[in-house]
Amino acid sequence: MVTLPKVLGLCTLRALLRGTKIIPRPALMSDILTKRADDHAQWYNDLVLKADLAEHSEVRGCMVIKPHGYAIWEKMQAALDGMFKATGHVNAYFPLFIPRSYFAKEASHVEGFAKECAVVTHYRLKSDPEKGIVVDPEAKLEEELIIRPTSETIIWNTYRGWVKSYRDLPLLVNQWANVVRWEMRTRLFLRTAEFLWQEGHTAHATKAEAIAETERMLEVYARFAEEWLAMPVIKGLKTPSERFAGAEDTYCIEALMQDGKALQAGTSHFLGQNFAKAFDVVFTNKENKQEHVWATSWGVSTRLIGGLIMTHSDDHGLVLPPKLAPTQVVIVPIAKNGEQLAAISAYVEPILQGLRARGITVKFDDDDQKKPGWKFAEYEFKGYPVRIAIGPRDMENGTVEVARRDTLEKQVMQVTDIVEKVEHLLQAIQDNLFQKALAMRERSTRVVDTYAEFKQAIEEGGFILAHWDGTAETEEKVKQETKATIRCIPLHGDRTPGTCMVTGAPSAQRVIFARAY
RNA sequence: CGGGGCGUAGCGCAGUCCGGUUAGCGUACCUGCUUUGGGAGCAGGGGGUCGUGUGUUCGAAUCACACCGCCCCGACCA
Repeated sequence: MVTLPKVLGLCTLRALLRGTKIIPRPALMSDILTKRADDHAQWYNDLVLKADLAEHSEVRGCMVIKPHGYAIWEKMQAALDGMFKATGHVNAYFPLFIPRSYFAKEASHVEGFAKECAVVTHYRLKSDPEKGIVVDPEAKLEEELIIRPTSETIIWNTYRGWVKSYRDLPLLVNQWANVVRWEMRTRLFLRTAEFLWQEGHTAHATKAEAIAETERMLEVYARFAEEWLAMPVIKGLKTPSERFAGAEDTYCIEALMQDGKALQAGTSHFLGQNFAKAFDVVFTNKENKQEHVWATSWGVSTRLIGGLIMTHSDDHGLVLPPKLAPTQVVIVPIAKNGEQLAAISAYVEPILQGLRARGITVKFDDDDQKKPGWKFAEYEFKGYPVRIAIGPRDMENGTVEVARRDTLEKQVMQVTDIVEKVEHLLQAIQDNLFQKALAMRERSTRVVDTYAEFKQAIEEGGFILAHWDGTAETEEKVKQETKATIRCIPLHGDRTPGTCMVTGAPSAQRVIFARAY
């Protein structure tokens, strides 16, 4: 720190400094992207913006999902939708607006969502000499409309008309939709005021069948997370305080992000007969008796994109698992002139055809406006899993240069069986990403027995397996004192009883604590 | 809603403290030539209601007041 006589003042100082030549720095993405280790939140933000996944809209709390980000969502939708169809579900669409009175019908549901609802109160605007355009006070709705934060109420109000007999059951319906939750603080993909999701809503004749459905869809989510996102998850049950408003039981998949914080990646709810009773949805059973139906609901959202980013990406930018990458392979020609480019195009053509024939998405970037180095950096930053470079040297030698995004390794390969090699490489990348994420989670999962150990462990992040006495009081105390919550009561793994780390009272099994997104 | 930060060219910023050339730099963009195996070089060029409004002043990006918006931290939550 240089100290200067005060009389000089800042202006003078700056004037003196103006003579200093500022060395221009190239605007490299690797410079723009904050390092994960320096500031994980900033890294995440930079990455989402610079990789063109999304941007902040000028509407508070809302984002614009840009084509590269939306393409990932489309891949997720396609995969999930296929899995839903394979389990017998069909798609439908319900209104965005929910009459206020519907919410009043299920007490715990309204209590859970009341604080974050956007409400439509008027249906007309009129011009105003001063403000341009204003809400017409004459056009007030008799009953306000809630913008759906979730659709249970309007769906169950509708189901009343759909269900009469046990023969109408089960009803297995999903909808792809947007929902609005007026969040105080938002983060791109992880928590925005409006987000995209799917919500499945099913109706069943028996409790057992509804519980089986809840568990089946949890299984679908877990498989999707692990096989497609390459994101290992733990299946579990939420504690009563973390339960969905209106559910009897909430099942969840929990993932661990690279910074040691947990992310709830999907939920599946057993709703009991709560909504059937609130909306009077009854059916006649085989014994000609009236019964309320049993319900489930389950959903995953664009939040998964946030999870995907925080599971795999690095200081060089986005890393995408091949199965969700909008484009899996990019081919960059290295040409000095038009003739070379034409020759390379001919050399590339059979590779393109071969890859496409195997269902691999590939882009041949023959744009001569941008240099190869620029393209390398760009595709690396945007997470293309495999990049192939082909230049004059390769054409002489019958080779191509193959670079994989997950390890950043480059290798020169013979062109002869390149299609098979790339296909295997994509699978290897998919597997490697999952294994790396799994290893990270295992490194970051600890078993602790005392509250003192716990307090220390929680500072280091990760999943912590500890005994809990099952009371909301203890759960709340831990939350207040450490900011950690019970992510779930795992369904699998070690389920031996013990004693609560806080109170010493009996505990049925260890539960997973973590700080969470 | 509390605390902090920010708003100047498409993007990133300087200039604001202490009002005063034609508002500047990097990058991006356009034109030309040379280049092309990890974000090319040189030369020339275009692009601005300085977030909005009101006020102070001979004069405002700069000072005052009000408002709008975004980001970060906290309480709430997927």
